[in-house]
Formats: sequence, structure tokens, C-alpha cells
Amino acid sequence: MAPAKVPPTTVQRLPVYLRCLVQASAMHMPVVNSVQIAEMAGTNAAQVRKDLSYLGEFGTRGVGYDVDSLITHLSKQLGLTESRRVAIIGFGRLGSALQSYPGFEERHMRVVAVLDADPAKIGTSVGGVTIESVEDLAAVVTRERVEIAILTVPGPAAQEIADHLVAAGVRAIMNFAPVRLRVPEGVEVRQADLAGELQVLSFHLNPRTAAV
Amino acid sequence: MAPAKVPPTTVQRLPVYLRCLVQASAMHMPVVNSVQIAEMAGTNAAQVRKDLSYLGEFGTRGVGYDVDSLITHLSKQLGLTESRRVAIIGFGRLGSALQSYPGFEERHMRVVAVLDADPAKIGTSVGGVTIESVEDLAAVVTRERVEIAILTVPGPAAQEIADHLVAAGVRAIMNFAPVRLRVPEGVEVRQADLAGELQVLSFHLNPRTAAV
DNA sequence: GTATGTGAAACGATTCACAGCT
DNA sequence: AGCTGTGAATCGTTTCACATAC
Repeated sequence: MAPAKVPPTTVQRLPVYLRCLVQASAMHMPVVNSVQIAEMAGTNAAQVRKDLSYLGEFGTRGVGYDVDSLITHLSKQLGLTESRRVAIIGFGRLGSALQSYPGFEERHMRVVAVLDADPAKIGTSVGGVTIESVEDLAAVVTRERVEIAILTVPGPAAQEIADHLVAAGVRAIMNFAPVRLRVPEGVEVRQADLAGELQVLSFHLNPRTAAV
Repeated sequence: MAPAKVPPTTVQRLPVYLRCLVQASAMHMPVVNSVQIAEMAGTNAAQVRKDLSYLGEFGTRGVGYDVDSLITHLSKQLGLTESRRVAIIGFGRLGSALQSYPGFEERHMRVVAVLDADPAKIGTSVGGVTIESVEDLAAVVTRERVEIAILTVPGPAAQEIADHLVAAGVRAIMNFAPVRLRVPEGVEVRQADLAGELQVLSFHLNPRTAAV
């Protein structure tokens, strides 16, 4: 069986595999092997087999993996059998862009609530959702059964809102503010530091003074 | 000396250290030690010392690190002594949000060009930059001396544009399209898969069927 | 014959613990 | 006395290579 612990590096690749398999399914490929998945996902076949083996034995030796059944298994493992309920906190430009980002709904992330601190925005309706006040955060989280929060607020406000989110029972936060959030055990944070990513690229542009 | 190769994991943490040091400088702390940096950055002191030691010997034993001089060294290593010239390809909601994202300019990333395929957008001016046609990509890259490209175009278009970027001499790409880009050796790609990040969070929400 | 699943080997990253410097 | 810089030990990840199953 499979319910052991899955290495973090493997977990990060699972969404990529899922995306590739959905693509394969759309191309009417009934079965794929580890070489094909690796090709699509940008890794190697051994990696794919190891990763999938952490979840169970889903392949057929001599054949490969049944695309649809592997999609089902991966979706189950990722907790995506039904769409996850997401709240966006901070409806500035980034928050607004994310709310209307089609890639979320496609990949089973449903934005069920949008919150902001600006009284001018509160009450207005955007894409079927009414912007509510961050002051009502706890009530909104409960009412909408929010599972994942996306934080797109200014840096200084991020920690306080994170605290409120945790108190309201949210256990998964994606943080776009360039601030390291302190959260208790059991709460998962993904840090999206866009400027930081660009700075990593910048490092690679620098001529490494390597030569002798 | 320092010009050896820096591990990728270390490179990813350098922007975080830089941000923390800038913060420390703003708080008028002349010197910090590895424990304080670790505290701010969300790691441990040994990690900080190892990471910094890959770049050289910047600390003073018994004292710590001089904040301003370490900022200078890190900025140099990251190639941020002057702002990097960035182009945004794809002026949809995400591209537009990124163009006006204040965190970029603050961290030495200057958006010098915006390109799109939509004739209705081309020629309009946004935040001091005129939107140009993707057809003129090579010319724009040359004229504006673009060093880093941010791709916020629909998935199917991403690879083709990446090819053009590489042909035009761009060697660093941040890709928001959920597609693995194929680029030649020497070109660096950072994949920003926002939906994928949320799916990783979703995995952790799932009750791991661990118990016996 | 073919492709998976997996121990074992190789590699890389993190943590430890202390010598060396101020 | 205090904190850095770094070898050595530990831990985790990736790759290899093959027994196993179809």
C-alpha cells in the first residue's frame, strides 16, 4: 500500500505530472509510460517512477500507466477530487488578476471569497463574488468554508492577517508578500516571492568569475 | 577567495538574505550576526554562515556581519548593482499587475518594455511604457537591452515566444504559463506555476492516512 | 520483449561541532 | 568571551541497474 510519507520534492512534482496526464488524456492517449511522462514534465523516467511509487503501484509492467486511472489517483492524493475553496485577501492589482485567472478554475481551485481593507472596494461585485471587509475575515472563512488563502496584501499587514486566518481555521496559505510568515505547526505556507525569483535569474546572468 | 560555484539552494536564499539586510539597514542596525539573519530569514544560523561562506569571508569573528558591506557584496553577487532591464510579454491581467508591482522597482527590477499580440493594446501607454507588438520582439529586446523576460502569455504561445526571446539574446526567462519550456544550455528559466503551488497546499490539507 | 517498482550507489544539502580569529 | 568559517557527520534526493511482472 501507499500511505507512507511522500518526500517534499516529490509532492512538488505531482501537480506537474497531473497537468501532463490531463494533457495526454486530451490527446486521446489511453496509456503512457514513464519516459513519455518525463518528456512532458521535464524530468527523467527514473524520477517519475520513483515519485509515483511513493503513492502506490499504479502502473502495469511491460505496458505503462493508464492515463485516466492515474489522473484519478493523483487527483485523490492531491485532494482535488472536488474543487478547493480559496479566498483572496487583498484585492489590489495582483489579487484582482489572480481572481480572474482561468488557470485556477481549470485546476480545481475555486475563488469563493475576496476580501480587502479599502472601504471603497467593499461591497462591489467582481466576477460573481462580492468584496468583503477583512474585518469580517473569520465570519467569511467559516461561511464559505475556505480551505486555502491567497495573501496579496502589503508586507506589513501580512503577518497580522495570517494570524487571523490561522485563528479562523485556515491551514494553507499562499503568501505573495515578501515577508516570512510565522505560523504554528500544522499550517502550511508557500512563499511566492516574485521579485526574489527575478533576482535568482539575475544571479545567473552574472558572469561567474570562474576561469583560472 | 570566492569565485567557486554556489549551490542552487544557496542561490535561492540569497534574495531573502538581501531583503532582510535591507530591512536591518532601515532599522539602523550597523551589524548583525548569523542568528539574527536566520531569525529574519526563517532559517538557522549554520545555514546562513554556510551560504555566505560560499561567496567569501564577509564576517568578523566575534562580531558578526557589517550590514551595509554585506548588502554591497550580495548585490554584486546577484548582479543588482544597477537595476536589471525586464520585459513583460503578454499584457493580460497578470502582466498588467506585474508591470505596476512596486516590489520590482524596489528590488532593482525595471520594466523597460511591454509586449502584446492584441492590436487593440499595441500603441497604448501604460505607466510610462508603450505597449509594442510581439512581432517586433527582437527589435525591442535589442533597443531596450532586455536582460530578463517575464512570460505571461497563454500556454500554447509560450514556447514559440521563448524561442524568439532566446534567438534575440535573452538568457533569463520567468515563465507563468503552465508549460515546461525547452531552452538551450545557458538560458535560465524559472517556472512560476501558481495553480501548482496551490495544489501542493491542497496535498497537505489531505488527511494523510498514516495511523495504523 | 518491454516497462514498472525498488534496493543500492552516488550525489547534494543541511546540521553539527569546533578550531581559529577578533 | 563571542561569533565566524568550515571540515565531518547526517540526512535527503536523484540516479543506476536489475529483478519482477505482464
